[in-house]
Amino acid sequence: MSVQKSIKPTESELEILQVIWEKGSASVREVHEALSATKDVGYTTTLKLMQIMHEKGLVKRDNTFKTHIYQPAVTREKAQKQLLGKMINGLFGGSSTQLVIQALGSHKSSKEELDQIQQLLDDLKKEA
Amino acid sequence: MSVQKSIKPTESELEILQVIWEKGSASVREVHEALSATKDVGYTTTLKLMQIMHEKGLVKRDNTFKTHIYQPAVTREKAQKQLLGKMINGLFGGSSTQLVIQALGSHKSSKEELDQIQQLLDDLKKEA
DNA sequence: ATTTATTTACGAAAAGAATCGTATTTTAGA
DNA sequence: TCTAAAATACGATTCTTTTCGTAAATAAAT
Repeated sequence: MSVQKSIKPTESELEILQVIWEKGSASVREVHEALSATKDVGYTTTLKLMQIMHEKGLVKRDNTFKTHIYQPAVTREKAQKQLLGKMINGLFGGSSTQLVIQALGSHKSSKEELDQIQQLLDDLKKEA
Repeated sequence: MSVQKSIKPTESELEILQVIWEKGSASVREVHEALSATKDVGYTTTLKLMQIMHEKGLVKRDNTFKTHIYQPAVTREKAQKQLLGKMINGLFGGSSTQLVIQALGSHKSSKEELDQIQQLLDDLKKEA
């Protein structure tokens, strides 16, 4: 197994990845449209960012057509895992449990969500 | 209740806070010593960073003596909460449950930890 | 008291991110 | 074909973060 190249999207890049993950694939315009909903940003800014992301290998690009279509080159799960690990080490003294507790405590979850977690917890207990 | 001023330590600032939280309080030299263990950085760089952090109000400072002593002005918990929230929104589509699941799944916890989480989960269920 | 070591202050450069204007390319429609 | 609209390319600017050199202040040691 090769050593995992560590990805490190910036804040803005993460916002963009967010949209692309959501849609599966997207053009600059689509991404820009989505971003515009919540923040004020110019079209070319989004474009430039996405070009940079392409250079960095964060996204793939199909330029068969006039309008380029972008796809994630990194899975959401991988990004989550990576950043989560970093956060656990950097802020929670290496304890994922601490993180879980903090996360659960500082945000009320619905019954459904609690059940879902309970389910997972049961599974983990069985394994142990 | 006043509106919470959102703290936003940078990556480097977080490393420093880390050390100060750990020790409770620390001089620039102590912090620098700690950082040097894992990365290559100049003393004045650490100093400058800590001065900036002081300006920003991230740390408090006792300059009664020649060697200034720094203390956190923000609790670790608060920083955790804040960054966690950001991560939940930025990477987990706003679902803390998703984050919990990912965190639990990608790292095996001890029985004690699982029990601890179960405890918390029971409490949350009662409230609901 | 003088020298030496330690520390802080400060400015400025280097590096990294984000922003946008303008020019060029491409395509679709008139 | 010509024109207009939509898209990309790219340089330049601004803003933030990180880095460090140099000078001044302070304290300790000789």
